[in-house]
Amino acid sequence: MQPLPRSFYERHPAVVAPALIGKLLVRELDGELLAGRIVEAEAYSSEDPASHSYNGMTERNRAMFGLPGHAYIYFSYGMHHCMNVTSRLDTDAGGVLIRALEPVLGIETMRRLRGREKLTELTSGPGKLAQALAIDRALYGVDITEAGPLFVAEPAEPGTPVQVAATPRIGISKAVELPWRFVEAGSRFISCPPRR
DNA sequence: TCTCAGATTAACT
DNA sequence: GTTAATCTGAGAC
Repeated sequence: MQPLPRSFYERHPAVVAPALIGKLLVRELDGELLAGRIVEAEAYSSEDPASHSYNGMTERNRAMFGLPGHAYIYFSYGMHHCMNVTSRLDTDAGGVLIRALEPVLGIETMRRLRGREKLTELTSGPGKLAQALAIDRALYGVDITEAGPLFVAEPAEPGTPVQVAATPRIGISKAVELPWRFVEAGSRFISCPPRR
C-alpha cells in the first residue's frame, strides 16, 4: 500500500479532487486497517467564496495554508467531523473535501462505529465517513503522504480506469455554479445521486 | 418515498 | 445573533 507523494497535492484543488477518485483513504486504528475507495470529493480553493480559506487564515483553517498533503479536519453543524486533504499551487490555500467512500477494509469496525449495517450507509457522506473511520480533530494536520494513522494510497490492484463526472457542489450557498464536485460515475456509494 | 426540523459548536458580523 | 462544506428520525402522503 503505497502512499501518494507530496507532489500529487502540489496542484490546484480542482485538479487534485478528480485525481483522488478511485484512490484509497486508509485509517490505522488500534492496529487494524480501515480503508475505502474515494468515490466523491469536492475542491475548495482560496479564490472561491465557498471555501473556508477564502477570508484568510484563522485558527481553524490554518492547515490549508501549510504544506500540501496534510489533513484539514473541522467540526461542522455542532456534531460532525469533515475531512479534507490540503492541496495547493504556489500561493493558493485550498483543500479537497472527501465526501464519500466505498468501504474496502475493516467493514465490521465501520459498522460498529456507525451503528448501521447497510454498506451504503457506512461512508456515503462527509460526516458519515469521518464517524466510520473514527476521524476527529486529534488527527488535525496529520501528514497523509506517509504510512501512519491516516493516509491516502494507490489501490493495490490498478483495476479498471475510473470514470469521473463533475457536478455542482453540495450544501453550500456561495459559488454554487462551480462544477467542483467529482464523483465516480455510477457508484452506489456517493452521498446523493446525480439528478437524472 | 419525501419533506422537515432538531441537534449543538465555532466562526464571523 | 446568525449561519454553516450534515445526518437522522418522525410524520405526511
